[in-house]
Amino acid sequence: MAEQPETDRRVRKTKQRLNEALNALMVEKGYDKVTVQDIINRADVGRSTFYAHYETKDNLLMSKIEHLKEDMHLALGDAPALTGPVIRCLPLFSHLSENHLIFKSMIGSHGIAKVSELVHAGLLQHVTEILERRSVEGDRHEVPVDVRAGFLTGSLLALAQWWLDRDMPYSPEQMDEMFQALTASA
Amino acid sequence: MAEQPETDRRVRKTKQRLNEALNALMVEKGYDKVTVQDIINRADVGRSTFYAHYETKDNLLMSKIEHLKEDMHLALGDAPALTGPVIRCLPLFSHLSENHLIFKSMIGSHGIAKVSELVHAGLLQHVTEILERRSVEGDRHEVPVDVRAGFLTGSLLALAQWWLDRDMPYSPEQMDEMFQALTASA
DNA sequence: TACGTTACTGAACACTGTGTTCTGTAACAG
DNA sequence: CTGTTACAGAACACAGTGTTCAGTAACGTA
Repeated sequence: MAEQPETDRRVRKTKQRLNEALNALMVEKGYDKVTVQDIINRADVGRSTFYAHYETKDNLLMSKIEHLKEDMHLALGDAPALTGPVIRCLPLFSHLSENHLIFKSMIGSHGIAKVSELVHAGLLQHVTEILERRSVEGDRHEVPVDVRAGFLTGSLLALAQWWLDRDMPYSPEQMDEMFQALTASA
Repeated sequence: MAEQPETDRRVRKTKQRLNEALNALMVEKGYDKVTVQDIINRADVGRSTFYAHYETKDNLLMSKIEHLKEDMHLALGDAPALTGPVIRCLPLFSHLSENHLIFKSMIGSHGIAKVSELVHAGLLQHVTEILERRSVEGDRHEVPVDVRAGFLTGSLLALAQWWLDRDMPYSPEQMDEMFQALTASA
């Protein structure tokens, strides 16, 4: 949201146009099939201008979703809960629902690999923290913390993708409830 | 395993060399970074010869793992069990362990997308069958079958990838046990 | 408003990789 | 032995990437 001032108006305009162009093209034909040429045509921006701002197409995508991690931290809450569900995933499902066109355009693409790595890593760290804290508080479990963390993180994201692939046949609230029920023994 | 006769000896040799070359290159530099040029150089095969047999690089990969689904069905057992664990995942973890070099070379690549779609779809169908059969047999569960199937399939594959990414820190037997424990409420 | 600075355009260029086509040659099955 | 088929190798058109550079326009500041 809050970009740095970016003194020059021209720079702001150019970056905005490139972002909007990528956005539209992603939804139209999927991230993978969008070329740099497409982007600069759509944005009506010179080739050299693109490369003056971004090294690659992936780079542009990254800058677009840079603040995703911050959003996520805010959504998950910075103070890991000691009781109740390990992950409050309602915010995740809601966010996916709101931006589902963009996220669907990344599915199966090379781009999502980087994005979901980012999300995955952040989520994994969060879950691990909670589980470790609970573990020292006396919460015994037959399965080691690292496996549980990997499992919870992975299955949440897998379920999220399942949900998106099928065009969200349940509400975010339902998905949240069901995820909690399914992972009750984890 | 059992290819069709393939009358001409030259054809067999060429295909075999291409397969071996892809195999070696995948392990060396990862599927994504392997080019058709690399493959034909390594295989010492003419460019036109490659395209006489395969349309693309992905095509060659697909033909290589065509029999994966059959293997999987055999491993999972054709008769879905009515009691006990929904998925016997020991065969999966064992198979991954045996071929981990190949599988690791596909991680994060575009190639794996197709491969894991294949595996995912097959596994999902298998799990759905079992759950549906158990459901009519009176096995009540608060979460709908489609969500449970998506969850189980997705989390198994997610856990498998977690395990491969970390160079298999537990034995296949341990992974199997832990997966059963974690999904006890699903 | 005038100034020096900075960003943008547009075209040219080298480069990598893909996929096709063709001719002559060698290996093949029967 | 003979007709058929696969192969090598080179040439080609094509698409996309990323760089460079000279000329031009917009910018922030004083």
